Amino acid sequence: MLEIYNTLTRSKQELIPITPGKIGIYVCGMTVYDYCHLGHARVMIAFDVVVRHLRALGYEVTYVRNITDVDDKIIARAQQNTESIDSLTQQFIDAMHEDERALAVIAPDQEPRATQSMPQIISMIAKLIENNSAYIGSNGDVFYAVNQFSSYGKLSGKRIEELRAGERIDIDSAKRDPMDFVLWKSAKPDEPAWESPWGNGRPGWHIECSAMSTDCLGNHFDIHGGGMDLQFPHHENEIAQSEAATGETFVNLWMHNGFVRVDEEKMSKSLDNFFTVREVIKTVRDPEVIRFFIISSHYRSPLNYSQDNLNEADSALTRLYTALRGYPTSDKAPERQAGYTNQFNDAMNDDFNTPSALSVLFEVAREINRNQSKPDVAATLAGQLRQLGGRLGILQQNADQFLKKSIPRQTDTQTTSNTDENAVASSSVLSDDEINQCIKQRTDARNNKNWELADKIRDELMEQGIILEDISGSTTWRRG
RNA sequence: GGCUGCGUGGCAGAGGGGUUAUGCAGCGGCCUGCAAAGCCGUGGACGCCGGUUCAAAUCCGACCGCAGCCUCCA
Repeated sequence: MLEIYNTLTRSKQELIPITPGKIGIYVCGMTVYDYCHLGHARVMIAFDVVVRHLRALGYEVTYVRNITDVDDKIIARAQQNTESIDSLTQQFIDAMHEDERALAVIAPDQEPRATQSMPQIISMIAKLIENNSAYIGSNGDVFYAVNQFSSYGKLSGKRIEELRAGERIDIDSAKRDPMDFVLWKSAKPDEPAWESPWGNGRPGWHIECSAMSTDCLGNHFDIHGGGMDLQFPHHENEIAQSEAATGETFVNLWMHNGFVRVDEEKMSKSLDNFFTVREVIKTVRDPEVIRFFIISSHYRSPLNYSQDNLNEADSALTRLYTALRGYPTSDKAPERQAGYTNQFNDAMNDDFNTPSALSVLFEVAREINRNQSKPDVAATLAGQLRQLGGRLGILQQNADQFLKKSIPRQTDTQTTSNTDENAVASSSVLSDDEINQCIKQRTDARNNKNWELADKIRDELMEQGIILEDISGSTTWRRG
């Protein structure tokens, strides 16, 4: 039985599909005016893990993740770059897809874009105006009337009066109530605009998600997710809009992932403490290290980004790949040890407890290592380890190739924003051929019991980050 | 100020009323020419103060500390 923490009820609850056997899930995706940072990577990976597990349980999943491709920041950035909005957003959509592939994130089934969803958005706004949930303000913008929605605040635990009392809310005279939020913004000169019954303009941020999610998944669907910071006001407003427009319950389960932090602070654009996926990829031997790092903590916990923690992830992954080394990559071995799979499932069924699931992988790895003398048993276990790893999107590479990949020279990404020169400077690396030459010389020396020379060669390789291992009569190497 | 959530061993990170998390690092041993890898064994923990209980790191309350939201943000 799969239990998921529901922000709406602040408790774990069983997932009961609206349509038996099927799950519709919508995740708030990126606003594409810049490269994805680690926080975005966390959303992508967290929900990738969710979808993988739902599918492993046999659900037919429809996974929708939107792209916000028009908003104030996009417009500002395009003007600043003197390029069109389309070329700006296309560039960063492509970059996002690259990052996604690098992190082994399976693409969503649908990726609706705001600019391509105008009819749905306009029709939802029209419905809201029709039933008095929205009105046209004195400046021509269309606003949602929060006081018309009695359960406003049910997701975030906020009450309207308290919010009104807050000092931080700007008084916008066009609104009837400071809490009201914009559904349709009239276009200023030089701004992109779409025709609507309320004049040329563009949608507010919240309405696009209501329109796209219900368009793709129906008025009432199973799971809606996103980062914690979207809880209020974004998701609260989505509920208000959607339920007022359709008269139906919007979403059964709300999932929110925790932040990536830097020095115990939220990673964010405004604090300028963010690291892009592509720059962090340059600091690790393989992007899989980043993926492992992200799933090594629970999706709702804070995750502190540092090079040390990334290195730890590398060590842990190295242990798993070391256990897999020498066993075939594609192994459809039968699962002899149902116990491990059960443990793994139990962990994942408990609100996607990936750290606990990973601990099962380490148990399997130990069992493989224990059974080195029984190749059949070990190979079967290796197949199982690969299979379970696959359910988390890890351990699908050739183990030996992974272990031979070079680890970039450690740079302090905490204080210096990594430029290309910094990160790539590592690589005066020896070629495989050169390494094998050295190993051959060392083997000769060892055969002559010339330990001094043999150790000298090994030490020199070590200085280059090459670690030798003498395993059952032959010598292999890896980078560490 | 209001509302969330969190404080676990040297570090990372699960768990969660009585019984080993796991990984890295440490210590002892086995293996090895010596190493590395691996295996076996091992030390070390639940912010503080009260309460409930036969029993609390785990439940309840106060306190302290941290993060987040209340403004665009994954």
